[in-house]
Amino acid sequence: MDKVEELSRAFEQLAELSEIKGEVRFKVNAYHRAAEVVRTYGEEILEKDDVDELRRYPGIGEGIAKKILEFKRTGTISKLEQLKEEIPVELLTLLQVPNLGPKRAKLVYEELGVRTIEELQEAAESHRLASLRGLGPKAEQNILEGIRQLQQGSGRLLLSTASRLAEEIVGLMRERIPGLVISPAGSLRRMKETIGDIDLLVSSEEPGRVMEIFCDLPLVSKVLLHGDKKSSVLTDEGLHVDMRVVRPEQYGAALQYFTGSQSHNIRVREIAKKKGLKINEYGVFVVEGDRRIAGETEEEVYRVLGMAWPPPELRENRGEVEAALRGRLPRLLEEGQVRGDFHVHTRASDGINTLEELREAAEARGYRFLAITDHAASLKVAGGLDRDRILRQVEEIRALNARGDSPVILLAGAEVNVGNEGELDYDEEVLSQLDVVIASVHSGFKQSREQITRRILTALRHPHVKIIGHPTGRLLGQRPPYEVDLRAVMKEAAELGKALELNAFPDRLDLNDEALLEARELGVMIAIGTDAHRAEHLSFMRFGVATARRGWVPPDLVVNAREPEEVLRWLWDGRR
DNA sequence: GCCGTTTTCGGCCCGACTGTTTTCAGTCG
Repeated sequence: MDKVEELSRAFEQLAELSEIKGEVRFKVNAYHRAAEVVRTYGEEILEKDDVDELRRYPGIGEGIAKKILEFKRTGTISKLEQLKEEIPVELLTLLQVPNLGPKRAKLVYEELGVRTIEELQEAAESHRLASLRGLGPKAEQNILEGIRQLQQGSGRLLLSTASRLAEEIVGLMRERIPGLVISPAGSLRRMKETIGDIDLLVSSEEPGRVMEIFCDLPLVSKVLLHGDKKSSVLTDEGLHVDMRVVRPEQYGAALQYFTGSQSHNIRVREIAKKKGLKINEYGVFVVEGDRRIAGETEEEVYRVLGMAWPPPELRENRGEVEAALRGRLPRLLEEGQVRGDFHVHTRASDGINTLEELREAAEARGYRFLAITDHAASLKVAGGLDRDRILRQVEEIRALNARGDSPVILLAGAEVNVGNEGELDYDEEVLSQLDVVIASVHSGFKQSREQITRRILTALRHPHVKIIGHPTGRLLGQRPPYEVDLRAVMKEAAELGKALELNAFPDRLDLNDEALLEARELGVMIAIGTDAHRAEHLSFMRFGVATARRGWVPPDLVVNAREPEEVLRWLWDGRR
């Protein structure tokens, strides 16, 4: 775990332990906020050396600034260590159980000595929970249900999976209620890389009927809540889906509220409050007299607060609130600006389509270029191309382009492996014929931070390499990122005018949004590649674009938004 | 613990749903 992650987790633990201890809510919130600020501005914050500089960040005051400096100095925070002595840290795992929060965690620990989820389950099964003050048989059952959900709950869904499921439910609802106004909200609308539960918002005059239909859908296996305004179900695959229904004139306010993020909403409501307004999911109201002044559209809700409309992908309380207030929201990449894809495999290595099939698919998407980047020879598992085969492929590509019958220019390329010393697996003669060389780490994931960073820097400095592929190597839910000093890689890339990949394959999304925020700050160019292994995968571009937007990346840093001539100039610059 | 063209003290987002309540606490998002 890197330092940023560690510090952010430390504040998270500080918040949770304080909450169990019974500290005032506001202090707990302040720690949560600090954890979030650290996650957002991590590296930058860790470079700061004095309290006053740190206090410029929103939500960091004297107390938290001193704790950050203490962490830098000693690797820990004494206040946290102290709390850990008072409250067993295992109790934090209890908070993961749905329907059991800090109050009940404290109660079961103090009254029954319960510290672990196993002990909690035993206590519930032997009906010792129901005897506690404020708990009864239902609460006991709900906690057991929570434990069950936690154990079988596959955790978070990939964005792509959640999108597909949401579309399926929307389809089923519209079959039953033609013309139904229904939209994804929550983290799905914000396009987070993983989704905890699917949130859907409906506009209707007949909430009762909508909820009946929703709770009766064939894929629903258990109804967790069933109200007129809010219902919550588990699907047969154990996925959690929430639905809210509001009246049409409330739709904008509800969409704003239900899209979140929670901390974005808190900030927005604070602003409303200072203006003598109140925001809830039904509208914006003047507190005096309870007069409603907005709510039909989201734009209207933000406008009456003096804010520009922040795109959902930005709503994470990472500075977008301030930017929207000043009317200085960043220009963001849009899918329509994308002229091509930098990372595609054919059947020559481990993909399934031919050059022509892929070119057709690119044409259908309105692209102007498509980089063909099969694996190089040393990646045997992926059927990597040896010297002869890659040279033949280059010829084929040149011949296809020469036919001049497509608006899409194919770029001859390869995804080459970065060896243990940063060496590449094609020789100069091959590399010098390729338009695009992506260098990726596919081995030695367990090496030290120093070694991996050195390998990547060496590859990055190679004259023929213009892009570092999936720079952290993580696979969501399967493999953590390897240890690499990303900031050093970013600085070097910015210096050399080279790009880091934003790999848009749904399991990767690498660089992620947080790294992209940093890359943008440093002015690093970004090349989005879908890592497509079949033609349909080209549509993963939407997840890449969404992730770039979440990282505030402006279109002029994204190489995909350039015309092919300009892309080629960049690719060949400094190589001959 | 943070924060301030209303305040350096006294505020701090807002509501739905559930269960155990005799008027509301806990959890969730």
